Amino acid sequence: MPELPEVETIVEGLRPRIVGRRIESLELRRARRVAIGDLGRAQGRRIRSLRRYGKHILFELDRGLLVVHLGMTGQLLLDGEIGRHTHAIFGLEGGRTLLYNDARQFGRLEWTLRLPERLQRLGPEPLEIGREEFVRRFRSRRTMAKALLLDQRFLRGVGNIYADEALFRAGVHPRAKSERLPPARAAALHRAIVGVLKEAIRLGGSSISDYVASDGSLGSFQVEHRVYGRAGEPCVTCGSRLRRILVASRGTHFCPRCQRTRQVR
DNA sequence: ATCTATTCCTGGCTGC
DNA sequence: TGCAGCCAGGAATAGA
Repeated sequence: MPELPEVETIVEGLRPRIVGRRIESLELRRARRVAIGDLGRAQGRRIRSLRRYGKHILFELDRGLLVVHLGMTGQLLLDGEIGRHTHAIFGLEGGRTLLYNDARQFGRLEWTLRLPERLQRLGPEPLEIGREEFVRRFRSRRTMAKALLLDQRFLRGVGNIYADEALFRAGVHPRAKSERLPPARAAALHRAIVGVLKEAIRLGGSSISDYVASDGSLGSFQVEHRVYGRAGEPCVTCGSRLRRILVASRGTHFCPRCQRTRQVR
């Protein structure tokens, strides 16, 4: 599941290879669910720049914007092989091909004139927000810590893996009430988020499920996961049996001993 | 404002 | 080996 580090890896890999080129052709196959609106208007446009916006990828064109969200299993592959889950084929100037693959079709491709309203409403970038502002915003909400980290209007880019990993590293219980978390602990959470995201970016993201970079290569941060996907295994810090619970209807992995900051209502 | 359940979809897993 | 049944999960949405 591509989150901020995976999307960052894709964008950085793609940028030097596609910026400046024109989208000469666009072929959609079984893309009914994945393609939103008039995606065909991206055809003929030149890619001016490429950037990440939370978990979204923004292709800034000479007219309009191509917005890509990879959902759970979306892939953007440069010069990859067309397969049964290929939904869009962008033929680029110079002969390169950019494919959009998506097995579960939770991803979306959209052409818009400007940044959609719903994207403008998303929260700040986790790597840009300052610690004090993070603490203030976190403690001004009244919800569970995990739910807040997953809320893209609070922060854009953190998903299930990095939320669990950051909460573990900060010693915060996923069900801790945001408004009751002591400021020092909220600051530790901010530090943990920044640390875990940066480390994951350095390792090219986490390759579980279908994630690959734009050249098909795998990330390696999955070997650094301390709680995500490790329910039943011993905690790397204290040896306790890691647990998996549901928080905000999301599978949530944590150490019941190391993450005890849960606040009583 | 916050919370839960539901929907989309298919590969991968379990159990027989 | 095959097959039915179940499940995860990002984000939008409905309803409480």
